[in-house]
Amino acid sequence: MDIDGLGDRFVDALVEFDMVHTPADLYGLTVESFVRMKALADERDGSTPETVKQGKVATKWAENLVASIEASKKSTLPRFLFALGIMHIGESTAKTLATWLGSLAVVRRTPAPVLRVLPDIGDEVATSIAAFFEQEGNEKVVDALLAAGITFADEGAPSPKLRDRLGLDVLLDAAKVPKLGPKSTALLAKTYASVQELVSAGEHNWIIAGVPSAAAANLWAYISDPTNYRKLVNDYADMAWLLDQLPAASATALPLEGHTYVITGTMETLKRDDATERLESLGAKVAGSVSKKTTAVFAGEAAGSKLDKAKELGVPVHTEADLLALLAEHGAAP
DNA sequence: AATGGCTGATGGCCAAAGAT
DNA sequence: ATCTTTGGCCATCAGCCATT
Repeated sequence: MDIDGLGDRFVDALVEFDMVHTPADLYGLTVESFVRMKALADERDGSTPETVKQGKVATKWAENLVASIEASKKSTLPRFLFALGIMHIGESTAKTLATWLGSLAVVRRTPAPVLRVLPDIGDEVATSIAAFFEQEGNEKVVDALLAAGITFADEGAPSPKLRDRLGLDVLLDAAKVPKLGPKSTALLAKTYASVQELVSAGEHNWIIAGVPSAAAANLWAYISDPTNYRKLVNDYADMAWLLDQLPAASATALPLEGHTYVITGTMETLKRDDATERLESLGAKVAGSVSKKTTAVFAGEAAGSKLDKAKELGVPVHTEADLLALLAEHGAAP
C-alpha cells in the first residue's frame, strides 16, 4: 500500500513473528506491536541495544510507522490496484484501469473479455486481472482492506467512451471460436441484441444473416457446451451492468489527448511526478521510453540515454521552460 | 528507505503475407 | 473473401543498481 518507512525488512519480520498474515492486518498494528516485533528481531539477531536492556525503549519510529499506516488509508484507485500485486499490472496499467473503469467495484466485476477492449490490455493481462478477482482469497483480502478503512479520493464513473467499444462481438471475439473472425462477430452483434436472442435464432439464421457456415457450426458447437454458455451469459450480464453505469457522453476532449511525452533528467521548478500529473490531467500520456511515436521529450538537467534516443529518432526535444509554457497555455501551470 | 535510471523479457498492436 | 499467422515495433513490467 506504499507506506512510508515500512520496507521489506519490517514486513518480513512481522510475517515471521506471526503478527501479520494478510495486508489488512497491518491496519490493526499498534506502537506496542512494532516494539514487540523489534524486540523479537533483536533477540533473534543477538543485537539488543544496551539502552533497551536498561529498560529504555525507543518508540518514536514506531509512532511514525503507525501514523504512516493511518495516512495510507487515504489512497487512490491506481495506487491501490498497483499495490495488489496482480501479475502484469504495473503503475501504468493500474492507471488505465482506473481511468477507464472509474471505481474498484467496477474493476472487480469486469470480465476478461471486456477488459480486453481497454488500451494496452490484451489476452494475457485481461485474464490475469479477472483471475485475480475471481480467487476467493483475493476477494477476502480486498474486502478486509476496505473494511480496515481504505478509501479512494479519485473514484468516479466509468468512461462513456466504453459505450462504443462494448457489445456482443466483444464476448464472441474473446471466445476464439475457429473460423469466427471479426467480420462475423460484428455482424452477429449487429443482428442480435443479447446472448439469448443469438441462441434462440440458431445456427440456420446466423448463416442467413451472412455468417459462413463453417463459422456458424463452430459457434453452435461452442455455445452447446454448458460451461461456455453459462460464461457467455454471465459475462453479458456483467457487461450490461457496466453499460448501465456509464454517464452520458463526455463534454469535450482534453487538449493533449493522443499525445505521448517523455520526461528525462531533473527539472528545476517541477518535480517529475508533479509534471506527469499535470500533463495527464490535460489528457496526455507520459511514457517511460522514447520511440518514433513520442510527441516530444522534455529534457531537464543531466538527461541521459533518453535524450540521445530522441535525437537519433528525430523526436522534438523541449526544455523545462517549454513544458511550463505548454502547461500554462492550457491552464495547468504550477 | 526512497528515488530515478537502466535493461532484458514479454505482452500488445498493427499491417502484410499466408492459408482455407 | 475472410480468417489466421507472422514479424516488427513499441511500451510496460520487473528486477537491479547508484545515489542521496
